[in-house]
Amino acid sequence: MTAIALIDCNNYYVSCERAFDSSLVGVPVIVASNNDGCAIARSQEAKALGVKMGDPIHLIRDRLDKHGVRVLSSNYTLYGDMQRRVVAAVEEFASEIEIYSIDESFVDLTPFADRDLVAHVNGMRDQVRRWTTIPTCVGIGPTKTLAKVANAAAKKNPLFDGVADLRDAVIRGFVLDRFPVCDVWGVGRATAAKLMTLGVTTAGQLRDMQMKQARGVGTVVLERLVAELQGVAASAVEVVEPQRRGMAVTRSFGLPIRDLEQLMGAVAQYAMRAGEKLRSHGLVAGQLTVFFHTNPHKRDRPQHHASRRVTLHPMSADSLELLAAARRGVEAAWRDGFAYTKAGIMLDDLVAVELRPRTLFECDAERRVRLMTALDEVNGRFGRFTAVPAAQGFNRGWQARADSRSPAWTTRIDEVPVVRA
DNA sequence: TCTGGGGTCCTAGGACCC
DNA sequence: TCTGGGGTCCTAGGACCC
Repeated sequence: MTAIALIDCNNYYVSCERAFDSSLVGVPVIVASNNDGCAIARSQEAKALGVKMGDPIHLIRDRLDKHGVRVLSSNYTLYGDMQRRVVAAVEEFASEIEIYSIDESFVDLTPFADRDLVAHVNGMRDQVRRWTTIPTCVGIGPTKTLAKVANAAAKKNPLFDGVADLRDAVIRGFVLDRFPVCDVWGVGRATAAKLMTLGVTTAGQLRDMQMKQARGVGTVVLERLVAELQGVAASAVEVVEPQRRGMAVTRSFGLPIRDLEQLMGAVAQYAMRAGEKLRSHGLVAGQLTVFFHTNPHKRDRPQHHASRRVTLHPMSADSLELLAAARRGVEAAWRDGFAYTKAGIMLDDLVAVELRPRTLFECDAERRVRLMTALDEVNGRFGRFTAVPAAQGFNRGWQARADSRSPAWTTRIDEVPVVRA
């Protein structure tokens, strides 16, 4: 019988922060999104205080202060490096791993299905704990969707003690009948509302829906989901990472921008970062979209959403070419008199650099590749933004805020924690 | 009054995920 | 004053073809 496990780190970003700062243990902690805008990770204590995922921090400031909630800026360098360590620990217990997100992996345990799987995954959880200090929960089921349900049950219901195994049909039925349909993986707001009008409120009811009806309510996506809830796999554990389709670098500004040159500065920085990201994946892009817009939350203020798409030919991963394309887009779309709060670069039509179509006019290409390599080496060694184009400007008031970011504990030699005897 | 029957490709937008 | 960033997949509809 197929056995798929989903291992998920508890309160992941907070757990990463706690690994290096014991003063965060046992107190309410939240990690803020970029620009210190929203709460995107909460400790159990913070959840108990009613802090919701995505709550704007400035709207709950009073409550945070009253209860002494620690608010940290996000530190993705740390979370990314910790993920690598978590995956390494999991790998000792299974070869087939699909890294689903920064804090979740699917693991195919079918080859071990004759063993006591609960004991097996508890060994895995212990290993992750020992190597990283991070607590996890595991759900086991015959399909990925059921493993997801199992994982949520393991987290919510203390009865499971961190591991829920839904391979047994009776236990599975018991859990599904009590599981809100809106919490099922793949059921969002819109679908949940439609299901509600049909009287479908639990995962058990969704499982029992007619396929035809499921397709009508949703699309093939919902149809597959029903099959998965019935125990029929519609999606396999994907060990190899699929070819990326798009890539983006977008940021909200620390302060609104009203001036074209300032916007160019921000866009220049994002274009440079986008190029770096492309090269690190060995890709080139065929399309670049640049956008910028005003604050959509302030409906009483004048709004402007601007976006321009530029074709890149030849296809490119050259930051300076991306920058030039982005500048053209911004110039074409710029309108005076607005307070812009966010901008971004999106890249599409991605192709591995060795598979890109050649053109007749690449005489300079070798030198440009060497220039980009040198740029990446300098910025890799001496820190991001060591070498930047003048277009990024010197007055960068728009740079996002991050008032309380933890050190790069594990990735910068001058920031590793020091233990004193 | 009558006005074919297929295809393909592309894009925009919706819905969803963490 | 202060509201994240980065992805995927699917469908409908238009443009175009024979």
